[in-house]
Amino acid sequence: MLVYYLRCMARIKIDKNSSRKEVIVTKAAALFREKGFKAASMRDLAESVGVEAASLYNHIKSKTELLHELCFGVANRFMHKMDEVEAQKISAIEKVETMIRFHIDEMINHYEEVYVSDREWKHLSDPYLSNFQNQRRMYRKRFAALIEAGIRDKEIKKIDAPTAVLILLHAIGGIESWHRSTKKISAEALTDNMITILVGGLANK
Amino acid sequence: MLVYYLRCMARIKIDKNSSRKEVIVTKAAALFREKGFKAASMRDLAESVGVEAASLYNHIKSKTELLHELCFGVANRFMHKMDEVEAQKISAIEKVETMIRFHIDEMINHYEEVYVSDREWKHLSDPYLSNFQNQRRMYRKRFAALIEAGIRDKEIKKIDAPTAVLILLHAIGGIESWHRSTKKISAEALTDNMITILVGGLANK
DNA sequence: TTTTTTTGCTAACATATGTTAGTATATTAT
DNA sequence: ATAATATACTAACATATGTTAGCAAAAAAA
Repeated sequence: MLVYYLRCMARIKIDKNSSRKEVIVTKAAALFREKGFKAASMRDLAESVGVEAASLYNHIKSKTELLHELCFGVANRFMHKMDEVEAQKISAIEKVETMIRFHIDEMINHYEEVYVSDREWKHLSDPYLSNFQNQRRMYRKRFAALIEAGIRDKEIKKIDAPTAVLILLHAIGGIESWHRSTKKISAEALTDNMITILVGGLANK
Repeated sequence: MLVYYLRCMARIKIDKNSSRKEVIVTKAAALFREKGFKAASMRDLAESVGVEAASLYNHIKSKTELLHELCFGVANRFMHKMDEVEAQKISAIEKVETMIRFHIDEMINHYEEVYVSDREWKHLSDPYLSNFQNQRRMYRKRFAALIEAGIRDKEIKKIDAPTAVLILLHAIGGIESWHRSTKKISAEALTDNMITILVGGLANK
């Protein structure tokens, strides 16, 4: 039997365990990271997925929905880790270090999503926007509480905890550049360096 | 004499020492910071300036030119400070601390411009884009050299200098949130806290 | 095979946006 | 006062963009 394929439709390739929607969300993360949410067009995204722009709407509701998925996916992971760490029976400074390591790990292994969630959440629209901002505020409060506990226990220097949280979170967000760097040190070396610098600065001598 | 103003044209208000173009650039900084370069429209900017969109083009060449002005204005200030500090006869760690203090000061007093230069430079177009990226790379190299000198002199812990630079710069960039915070600590307290955390973590004991 | 569902395509719409042309009105210089 | 310059306005254009409608084709279910 001889079959001539005169024309053939593109198709979003999927492997088991990931729906077509998930493929789109992942590609969107990379694109939003590269160009920014506003500058990345649905036509760009479609090209990166290998399909026409209109076809995307068989799988997603809107461009903004993509941002929702990314932002809240990341936010939830951090929230759950915080739940877990708070419940652990370890010292305050160990909790802080655990969270820092988690942040670094997330930044290394889920770089695009974390980066987008961090820098592009502004473009969410209400009620998602307020929701996200609240979650973010909550998270920082809980992180600051860990540090304050450490200060009470004299494991951590007497510093302004909210300021420390900002420094920590943004310092880690900076791995962005490491990720694109050509002669990059290993992930372990990077993590150790960061812990040395950040916790070394926090620890009381 | 009785004068009826049936209609009157808006006019960009200027005070001595600042041209109309400078007023526009300043307003653009605030707007780009708030909404991002791509999301901020020329009509938004016009409204914020108090004039119609087309009128802006009597003073500026294009939207991108506004970004040029902001990005290179900031970049030049940092470069000049680096020149100055490198030439000073003080210890390496003192140079690092001086630069950190300068960064914090810039972030506090020229918040909008610095923030925009930091986050929106992606939207520059060549040849400005490459130019800016080169300047940025250069700056980081010089900053890392300060830290490496400190390591050689045993004033600073043995850490990966480029990583340390990333951490420092991004940690300071995080004051963004402090700036919008309601119950903010004073600028001096903030600076001291940051130095304590950052340099305390760098200093060898 | 036949039917149903999923997925993709083309075409188009509505809107937003950067920018220019041409003109009117202030301001400054003569 | 008159001329010249600077500045603003209205109108419009060209393009980019998110999204929908309607139909074709592929895959899955019957």
